[in-house]
Amino acid sequence: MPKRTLDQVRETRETVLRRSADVASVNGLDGLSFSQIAAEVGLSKSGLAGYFESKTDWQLAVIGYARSVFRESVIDIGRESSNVNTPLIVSTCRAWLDYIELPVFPGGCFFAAAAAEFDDREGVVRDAIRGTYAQLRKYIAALAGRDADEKGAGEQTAFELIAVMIYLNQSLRLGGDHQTGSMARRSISRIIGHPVDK
Amino acid sequence: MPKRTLDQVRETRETVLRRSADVASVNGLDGLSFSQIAAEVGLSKSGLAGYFESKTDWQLAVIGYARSVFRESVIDIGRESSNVNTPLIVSTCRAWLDYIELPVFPGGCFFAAAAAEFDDREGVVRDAIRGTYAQLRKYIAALAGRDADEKGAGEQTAFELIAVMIYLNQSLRLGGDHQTGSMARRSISRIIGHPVDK
DNA sequence: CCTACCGATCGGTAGG
DNA sequence: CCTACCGATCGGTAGG
Repeated sequence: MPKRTLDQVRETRETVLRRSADVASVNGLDGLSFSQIAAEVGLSKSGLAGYFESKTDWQLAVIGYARSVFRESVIDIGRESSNVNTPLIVSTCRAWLDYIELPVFPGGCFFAAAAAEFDDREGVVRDAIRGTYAQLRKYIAALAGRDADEKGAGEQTAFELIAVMIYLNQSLRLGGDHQTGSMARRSISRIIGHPVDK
Repeated sequence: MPKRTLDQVRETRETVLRRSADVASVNGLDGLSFSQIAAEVGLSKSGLAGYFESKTDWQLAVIGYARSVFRESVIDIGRESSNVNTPLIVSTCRAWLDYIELPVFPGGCFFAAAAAEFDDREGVVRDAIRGTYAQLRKYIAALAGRDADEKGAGEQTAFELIAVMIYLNQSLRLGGDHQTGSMARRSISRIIGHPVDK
C-alpha cells in the first residue's frame, strides 16, 4: 500500500511541472535545477528527480505541460470567444496577445524562450520545440486560409503573425519600448485584414 | 619591459572575443566558460580571465565585439552595395539576410539569441542588448522613413522588418522548414515595397 | 600568464 | 521520498 495516493502523486507532479515551466520561461530549460525547484515545492532534490528519468526527460515533460497551457490560454480561449462578428483568427490573435502581455508565464512566451535556447542543439528537446511550432503554424495557416483568395496565403499569414508575436514578446521582455504594443496591433490588424483591438 | 608587445596582447584579445562570440551565438552568453574558451585559444583559465574584470565584464566585451561584426556585415555592406537602382533599405535587407543565412555567427544572429537569454534578467548585460536593438530600430526606421508618406511609417516598417528577421533566424536554426527563406523574402519585399531578391 | 587552490553547485546514484 | 554521497565543473583568487 503506497503512502501517498495516486491522486496526491499526480497533484505533486502537476505542482512541480507548473513551477518548472514558470522558472524555465525566465531562466531557460537548462536553467532548471533539481535542487532549486525541489526547495520551492518542498521536496528533497532526489525526491523531485525521482519523478523523471533524467533532466532531459524532465525538460520534455515541462514542454508538454507548457503546450497544454498554451492550448488552453490561446487555442481554446480563441475558440470560445469567436462569434458572428469575430472570426476565429481574430479571437485567437486576441487570446494570443493576452497570453504574451499578461503574461501567462512570468517570463513571457515559454516557446519563444525555449526555441532560442535549444535551436542550435540537436536532440529530443529541440525536436519537441520544433514540433510545437510546426503544429502552431499549421493551425494558424488553416484559420487564415479560410477566407483567403490565393493558395498559400494562409501559410504566409501564419508566418507573419508568428514573427510579430515573437518580436512583441521579445520587445516587452527586454523593456524600454512603449510603442511595442500599438505597433504589434497595427501589424496584426493588417496581416489578418481585420482590426484586432476590442 | 613586457614579455608581449601591445599588438600581441590586442591580437590575443581579438582572438578571444571572436571565439567567445561564436560560442555564445550557439550556447548563449551564460554558456561561456573561462575554462572552455581558454582551452580553445591556448590559454590557461586564469590567463584568459585576466583579460576581464569578471564574467559580466567579459560578456559586455563580447557584445561589443558582436556589435562591430553586425555593423560591418550588415550596415557597412548595405551602404557599399547601394546604388541608383538599389535603395539603401533594400541593400541593407540583402546584407541582413546574408548575415542570418550564411550565417556569419555559427549560431545565427548573435543578438536574437542574447535577447531571448537575458530579456528577463536586470543588469548591464540586458541594458547593452536593449541599447543595441534600440539603435538598430532607429537606424532602420530612418532608412524606411525616407520615402514614406505617413509619419511613423518608418518606425512601423522597422518593427515589422526586425520581426521577420528574428523569426527567419529562429526558424532556420530550429530547422525542418524549407519554406522559411521564401516566406521571409515575400514578407520583406512587401514591407519595404521593393523586391529583395537579387 | 601560469599552477594550485577555494567554496558552491551541478546531475545523478546508492541505500534505505 | 529521504540522507548522503560521487565526480565534474563553475567563477574567482592567491601567489609567483
